[in-house]
Amino acid sequence: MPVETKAKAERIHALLLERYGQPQLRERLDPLSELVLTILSQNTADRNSHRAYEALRERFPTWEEVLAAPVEEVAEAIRIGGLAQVKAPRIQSILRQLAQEHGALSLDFLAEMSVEEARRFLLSLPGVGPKTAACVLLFSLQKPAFPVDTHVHRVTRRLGLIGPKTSAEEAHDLLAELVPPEHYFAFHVNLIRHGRAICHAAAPRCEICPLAPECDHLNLNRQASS
DNA sequence: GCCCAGGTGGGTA
DNA sequence: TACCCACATGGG
Repeated sequence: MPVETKAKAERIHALLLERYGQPQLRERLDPLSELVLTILSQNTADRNSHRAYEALRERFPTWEEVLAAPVEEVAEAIRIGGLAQVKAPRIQSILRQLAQEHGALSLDFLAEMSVEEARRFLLSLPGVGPKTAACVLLFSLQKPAFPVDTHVHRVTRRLGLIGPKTSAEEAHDLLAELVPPEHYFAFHVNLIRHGRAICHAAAPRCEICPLAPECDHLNLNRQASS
């Protein structure tokens, strides 16, 4: 990764902090809860994924109950989040695998693993791809992983931090190299904020994009103050 | 009614 | 490997 790209990433990170501030850490979930919440958030608006998660926990207060329930009932509980026929069996498969292979409905053992080992394990679970694995690693286990959702992917492409043809999957490792791990959380959250607020999908291009300096919202091209 | 929110996995060339 | 598509719902 070129040094100048790293410098640019740090500069964008600082500008995002100026504009959006330091994001607050929400209440940390245990890794299994974080995993289920993240699965429910796949291809789903935040509001509906949280509603689905709350509905699931209310109807089945323990993971044992989720596992024991007929899959149709689990799907019904999370229906509001959409894609319930896909997500319900995946969630139950994960719980079944944990029960059979680890003897407990918990992912707490991931805390003892290296980030690479934990990531590999998460990716082996049905319905868990690079984004979902990275969310569990970063938000719950506080391990260095950089989740790339559709906003992060779009904004970092428009900013030129990754190539125009770089896939979201590839972007996970590339972006993780660009900023130090202690900045992952704030950089990730602020890129999403920016993606929603300004550099949204409907916009033909990002309004802060340095490729469009005539509408440079973050003043990315201004002289460095130092 | 239409568009937007928004990842994973399976199939095909 | 690289693409294409199914999967479903809610809000503006």
